[in-house]
Amino acid sequence: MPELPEVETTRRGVEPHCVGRAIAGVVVREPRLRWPVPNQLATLLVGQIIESVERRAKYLLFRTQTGSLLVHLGMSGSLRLVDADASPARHDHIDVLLDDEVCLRYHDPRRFGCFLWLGAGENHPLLAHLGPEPLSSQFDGDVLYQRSRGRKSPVKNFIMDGKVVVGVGNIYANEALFISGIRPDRAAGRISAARYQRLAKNIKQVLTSAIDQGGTTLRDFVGGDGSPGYFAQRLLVYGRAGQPCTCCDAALREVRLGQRSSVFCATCQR
DNA sequence: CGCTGACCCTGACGGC
DNA sequence: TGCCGTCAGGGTCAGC
Repeated sequence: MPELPEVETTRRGVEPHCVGRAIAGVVVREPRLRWPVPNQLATLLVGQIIESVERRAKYLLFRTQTGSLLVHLGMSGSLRLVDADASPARHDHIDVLLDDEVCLRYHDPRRFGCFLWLGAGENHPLLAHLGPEPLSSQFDGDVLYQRSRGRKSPVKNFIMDGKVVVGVGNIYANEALFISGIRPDRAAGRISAARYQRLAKNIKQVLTSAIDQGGTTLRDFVGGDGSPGYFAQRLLVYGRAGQPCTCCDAALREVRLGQRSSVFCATCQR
C-alpha cells in the first residue's frame, strides 16, 4: 500500500499517540523482514521515550534520546495503534507497547519492510545517499534537468530513482507524467528544462493532494479498520490501461519499464 | 557512474 | 474445486 502519501498519513496518525510516551515493551513475533529485526531491539527501546516521529523518504524514524527506530513499510506494511490486549492477527509481526495500554502494531504480509535501530549520531547507510524530499525547496525542475543530462533510461525510471528524488512511487510517477504530458518511456536526458519545471511542480502537486486525501481518513486512524478509502477514484492513468484517456478519449496504453507497469496516453503524452 | 534484471515474500485473481 | 502463471504500492544488489 504505501507510497509516500500513506507513509506521511501514517506518521501523522501515530505521532500524537507516540510523542512523549515511554516504550514499555517490544514483541517480535516474526523477525524475518527485508533485513532481520535486531535481536537487541527490545533492550534498546524499552524505557526510552519517543521524542518525535519523523519521515525521511518512505522511512519513519521514531526518535529517542539514544537513537531511532527506523521503520519501512515495504509494499504491504502498515502501522496501526491498537489496544494492547487486542490479539494479533496473521502477519502482525511486531508490537511496540507504549506506556498506557496502547500498542503500535506492525502488519506486513510480504515482509518487504524493515525494523532497524539507528544509534544517535549515526548515519544509517540506507539513508546516506537519498536524494531531496519531493515536497521540499531542495527539489525543483532544475534538479531534474541537471541530474538528467546524459541519461538514456526512461524518465519514469529516472524520477523513481531515490538518488534523484525520494518518495515518487509507481502510482504517482505515472500520474505526474500524465499530467505533465510526458511519455514515461522518453529518455530522461532528452527532456527540456521547461518540461522538467512542469514535471517537478506536478510531482509536488500530486503528492500533496494525495496526502490531503489521506488526511481525510486520519480521524479514524486509531481503531480504524485499516482500509482507508484511499484515492484510487482520483487516479487518471494508473490501473486504467485500455480505458479511455480522461483528456482525449483514446485508449490508454501500458508498457513495462523497470519491471513496473506504466500507463500512458500516446496522444497526450510525448 | 549508469543501467538492467534478479530477488526478497505472500496473496489475489484469471484461465483452464 | 484446484492448480498454475502472473501481478502487486517497495527497495537492494550483483554484474556488465
